Amino acid sequence: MSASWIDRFKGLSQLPPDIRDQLEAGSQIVSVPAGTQVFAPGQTADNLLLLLDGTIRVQQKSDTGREVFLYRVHAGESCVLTTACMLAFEDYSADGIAETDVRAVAIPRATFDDLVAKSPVFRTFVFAAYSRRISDLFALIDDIVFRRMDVRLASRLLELSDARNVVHATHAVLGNELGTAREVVSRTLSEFHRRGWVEQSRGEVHLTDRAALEHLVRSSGMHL
Amino acid sequence: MSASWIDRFKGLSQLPPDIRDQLEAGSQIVSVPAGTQVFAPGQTADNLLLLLDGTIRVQQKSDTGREVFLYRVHAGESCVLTTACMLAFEDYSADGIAETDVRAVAIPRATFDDLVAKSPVFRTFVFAAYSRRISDLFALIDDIVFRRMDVRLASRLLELSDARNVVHATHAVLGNELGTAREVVSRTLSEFHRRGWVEQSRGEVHLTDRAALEHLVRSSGMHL
DNA sequence: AACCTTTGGTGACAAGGTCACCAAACCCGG
DNA sequence: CCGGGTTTGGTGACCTTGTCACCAAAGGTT
Repeated sequence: MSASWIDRFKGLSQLPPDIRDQLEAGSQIVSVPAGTQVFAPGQTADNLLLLLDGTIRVQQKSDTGREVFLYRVHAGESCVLTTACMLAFEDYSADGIAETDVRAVAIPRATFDDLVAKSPVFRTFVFAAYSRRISDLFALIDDIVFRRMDVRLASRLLELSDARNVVHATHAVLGNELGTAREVVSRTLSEFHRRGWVEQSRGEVHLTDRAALEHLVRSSGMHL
Repeated sequence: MSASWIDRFKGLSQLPPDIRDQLEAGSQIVSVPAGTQVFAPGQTADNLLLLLDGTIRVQQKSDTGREVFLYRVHAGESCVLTTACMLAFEDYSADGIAETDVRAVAIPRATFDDLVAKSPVFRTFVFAAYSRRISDLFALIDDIVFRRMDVRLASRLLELSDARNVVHATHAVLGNELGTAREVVSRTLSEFHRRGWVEQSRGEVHLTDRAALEHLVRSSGMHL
């Protein structure tokens, strides 16, 4: 534990010593179990979270009751979009749920505001994080509007697969991630199976031909 | 011209005198004709624009060559999302085009950065603007994923109609705004016409029954 | 008037979302 | 190990939307 958590965040490692101290003193490491709602609409965000371990899933509840997956925050990233609402005292319209057990640094509003004022490096860190998230949102919109479901599913499967090329997710979960219906996922996966690209079993998908999936993704405009 | 432009922006009117002076001195009023590309991907944003008159349309060019409409910046609002890239020195992936002749205040990066550091009021202004834009993006995603085209079209027609209940836009333009095909707009408008809600003529749509359109929008989840 | 461009209309089809319903796999208490 | 409930996945019918190919009408230009 000799190395500070600060060095886990690329943009922060250049902070001058006094700011580092203030950041460490003015923040606190928190742990939350999987499934916890980290922030929710109608609830003012009081902390900026910097993820040390685990992932947080950010989604929006639709007026119609359903949910859209927006993005996922990984270790080393931050829930920076909530800060807009921290400082503007507005409600955040999306909710965040810990997908796994999560360890994170919580920076309270006062500390955050103070650091943004004092430190150009911190400011750049914050705005860079914004920039990345917003680009992600743009890419998401692009995806939804223009890319075919099979391509998006293939892409997501590749992204979610573990070292053994297995994706642990039900069809319903995958549908939810892509903002589509479970039936569509089932049908598309059947098609992938027919082509010999995947094997299926309850609650998981085994990718038997990553190359083919990658080719499908690549063959129609690229996105990670 | 006795009143400063600053008072046209709600969040800025409370700025303390010294900051006001700095803001006025460190920025500049610019005019650009309709059709100008105000910012583009691959081009670093050097100024934050605060719109005094006119509108700017922000869209993203897809990998596949097509365009998605993202949002529109009106007088009294700012192109704040570009600032993320200003400070982070990253490229912005969307492009902005002046839809009308535009007058705007251009705040250069240095001034912007300085003001964010010095003034809590300015900081709040910036983050509030962020918050609003991001909420809009979330709402857009929600719309695209869950709402029917007829509802979205009705909603957009109401939004774009002038004092005489006329929308000046071709089907192609409307399709582009909604991220759908011209044909779909044509078909849907025919249906609206059949129901007696609109009259059509080349390049414009006359809303003859706003109430009916509003009812359609209201009847399936609301969004302005 | 002859021609071109822009705009809008249409039919056929493919992709995707919705609904209703069923079947297989799994889970758990007894 | 059995039996019932729950979760997960599969399927067909149907509707909406996106795509393609093409045409027709309106406007503008020379």
